Amino acid sequence: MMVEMTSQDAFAQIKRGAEDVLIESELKQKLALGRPLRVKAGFDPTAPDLHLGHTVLLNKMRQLQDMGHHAFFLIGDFTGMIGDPTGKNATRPPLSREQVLENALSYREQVFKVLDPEKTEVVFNSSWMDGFSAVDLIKLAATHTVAQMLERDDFGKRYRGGQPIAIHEFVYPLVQGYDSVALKADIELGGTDQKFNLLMGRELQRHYGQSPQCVLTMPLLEGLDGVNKMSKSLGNYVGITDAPQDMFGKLMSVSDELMWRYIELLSFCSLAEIARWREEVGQGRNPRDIKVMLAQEIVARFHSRRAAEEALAEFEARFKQGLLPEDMPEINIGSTDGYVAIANMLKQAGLVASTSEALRMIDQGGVKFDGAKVSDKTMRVKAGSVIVAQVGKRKFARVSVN
RNA sequence: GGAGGGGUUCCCGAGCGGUCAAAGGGAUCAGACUGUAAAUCUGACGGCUCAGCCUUCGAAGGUUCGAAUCCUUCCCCCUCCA
Repeated sequence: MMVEMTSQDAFAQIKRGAEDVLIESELKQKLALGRPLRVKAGFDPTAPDLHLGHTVLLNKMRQLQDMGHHAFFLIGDFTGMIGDPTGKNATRPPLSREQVLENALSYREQVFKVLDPEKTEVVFNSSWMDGFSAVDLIKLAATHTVAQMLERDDFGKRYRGGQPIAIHEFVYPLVQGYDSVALKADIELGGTDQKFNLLMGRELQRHYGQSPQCVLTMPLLEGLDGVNKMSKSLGNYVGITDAPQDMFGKLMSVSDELMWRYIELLSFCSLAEIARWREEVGQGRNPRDIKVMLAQEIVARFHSRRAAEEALAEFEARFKQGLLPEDMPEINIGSTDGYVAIANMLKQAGLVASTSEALRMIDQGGVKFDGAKVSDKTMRVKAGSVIVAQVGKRKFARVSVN
């Protein structure tokens, strides 16, 4: 009875935030086995700079580890050389061996901020795929038909749209699926966009006489804009190596609405707690307070408790009380005939992108010297002065004119 | 191989030969307000030695007093047919 209760519990926790759990009944059975399950998640070795979006999946993995399960952090170095076409409407140039290995290294450095190293096995699929013979590959390929491949949304679209699909692209899902066979995976985690590939693992395991893995898909986290998925190229991300201040600030800039989504997918607090907060906010509690908690939790996770407190203190000082930041860049700039024009100084100090922008900022009342607003665009700064220059609320520099 | 439609400032997207540094939206930034770098409102949004000047509208030429708008060649995308 006791065992039954805990595995029920475990199931509810596992389901949290997940988009899909396939197949629920099988997962329950696996959980009831009472042994550590083999949890697999594959990572494409192209993007070594992890952001919070990636951690949604890692969090789930960590959760499973905390329940006593064993994680396989699979770096798809072999598949990386194929180039996963998922989500792309074109073939992708394959990575070189060197690039793949280099990226894999930086992965290792980052993921253990979330994962438990004791219960994580980092594996490379080249370690079994390199030994695959042509015959093996043909046998693998023979397990599926072209029609089955075309079921995958992006393949289907490209096929119907007359876009080329290279033969080797069909190999990608097959190999990814075979990885599950090689690892004897019980559960595989992936983004929603990976569903087809994850299900392929089930098919192949069955084909190779194993009990098929369960599939857990996690949603793609929206970026700071709340619209697009979080991605580095869109610049709407919070990197896990971001400085505490930035991390905190970025999280505070999330809209009150999006905040709940972040809490669900990024915070480790309990579902009951979240429900209580929602209620409190509904009754008039300032959502800011909740957001602060989230921001602190995240900063503490990737830096330290202390860093989180400092980030909060600094944030409040800066934005609530309008104080100057603790430390700011020190910049030395040169002058001509003993003076620098103000716009030029701001540009050289890196506070604005161009002198035109500097003049605009002055027009708009966004420039302060030592805390006092500057409105004279023709102002010149004498050599030898040291000024704390501020543009907007977030850009500061201590500028010395030589 | 044939027919047609395009390439405009970060993105999308308008743009009568002059009044276009180029509508509108998005993103971004600033200001106000606030509960925060939320929301909302206002404004800015090529560069510079900044009331003036310089460089932009796929590339290079040409016509014109004057071109993002017309002509020529080239490069690149897309759609339909074979």
